[in-house]
Amino acid sequence: MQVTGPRGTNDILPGDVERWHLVEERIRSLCRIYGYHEIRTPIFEHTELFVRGIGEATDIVEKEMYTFTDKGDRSITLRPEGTAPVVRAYLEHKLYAAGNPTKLYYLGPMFRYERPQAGRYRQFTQFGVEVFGSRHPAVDAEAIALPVHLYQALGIKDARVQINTIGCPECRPAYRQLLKDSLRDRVDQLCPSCQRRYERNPLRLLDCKEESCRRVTADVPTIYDSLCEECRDHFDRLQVYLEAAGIDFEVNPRLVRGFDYYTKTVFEFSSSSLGAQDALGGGGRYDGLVEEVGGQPTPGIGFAVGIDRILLAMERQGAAAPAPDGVKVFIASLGEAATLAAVTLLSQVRRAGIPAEMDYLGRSLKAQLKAADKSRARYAVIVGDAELAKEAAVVRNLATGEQAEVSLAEVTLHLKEALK
RNA sequence: GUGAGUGUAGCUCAGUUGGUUAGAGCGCCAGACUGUGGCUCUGGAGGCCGUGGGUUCGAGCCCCAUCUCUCACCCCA
Repeated sequence: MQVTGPRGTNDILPGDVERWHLVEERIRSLCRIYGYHEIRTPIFEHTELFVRGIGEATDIVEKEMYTFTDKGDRSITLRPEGTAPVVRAYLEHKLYAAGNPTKLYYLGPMFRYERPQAGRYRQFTQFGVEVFGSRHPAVDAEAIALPVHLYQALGIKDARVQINTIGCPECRPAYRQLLKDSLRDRVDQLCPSCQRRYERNPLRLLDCKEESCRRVTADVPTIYDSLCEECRDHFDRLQVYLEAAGIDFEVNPRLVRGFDYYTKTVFEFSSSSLGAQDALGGGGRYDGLVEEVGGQPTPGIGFAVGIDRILLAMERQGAAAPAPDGVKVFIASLGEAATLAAVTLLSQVRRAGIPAEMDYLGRSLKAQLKAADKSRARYAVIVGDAELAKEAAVVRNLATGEQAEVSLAEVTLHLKEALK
């Protein structure tokens, strides 16, 4: 059998790639507006980075990483997310030396070994930002506003914004205990995975989608009464700032995210047009991560959005695909002498900055014009023996059918004028 | 990793209760004045019917396995 691409990967073909360009351009433009600088980190890292950064007990580290041993006997992992590598680079290159806050963004492929389904692939593309060095809640508001702005700019109308706080090492342990205590005599009513969560990560019980679990946990206390003063204040101010920035949001006390490194603010963006995997993006604050990866204690916050899912949401909401770039001029020639002249003309026209094409298949004039039409060229330049004898070429307007004879020396200038 | 569905020309799909050389539309190529496109007409190329086994006189149709894709679970972007 023919070799196919590995499972869960996609080829982005001409005709689709224009959508990607559109999204990428919007992203870069917004990052400029919001004052973020791009950082490009390697696609693979030492496995240890992710184990320490994301957390040993997370699904990603436990079962979703593309990990292999290289020829130097190092354990290497294809990056499953962007935050840990950016933190690593931030420390390695001492970017903090330039002064706080440091605002970075990245855009590129991530890898997770999962069963593919709608909007979920083994290689997928994320855009994310990270801000280091500020614990101010206005930064949290910015990290929520930027993706919202992006969705709006791309015409995704149903992007939903949910926020929550999961406290900090000061106050979270007490809440964890409170949560466990309140469920102690009902553990057996939870689904099997929630029974595991009860021991390992009780906060995750809150966002289980099982109807039965939802019922069991319906009357459980929220974290809000357990927050320390700092976390309480942070969350309150975040909401004030979001309102000030004109961002619509919902507070969801059950929103908990999958990475161990989050503290205080967590948030998620979703779209109902996506299907079961409805997350467009998400993020949160990670005030302990930098230290975990080996740096000085440094607050941080960031988000990641899935480009594949943005594209999916755009398509499902009927966004038109941008037209592929076409050529402007097609040069048709008949015979070897004319082909020689065509090569010269083509070179001149292109150097004048006009996208141009010629026939490389030795086709009949008729077929060449047909090809010109298909390439959506606006003008055809026709060179044959008759024209050559007069040192000229026929320039034909393909929309109107009008054509004129122009001397070879003036074809480029003529086209430049005509295309204005 | 678990479950369900799916797989016939480049694309979208037909293919009757298993029966001879597997079809259509679109696309592609060519011709309809041996130098003029878009429309129309005519013709042509292009499928070991996902792959490997099996049942049968005979399999695109039935059975098994395997892979792909799709959808869902888990989890997430």
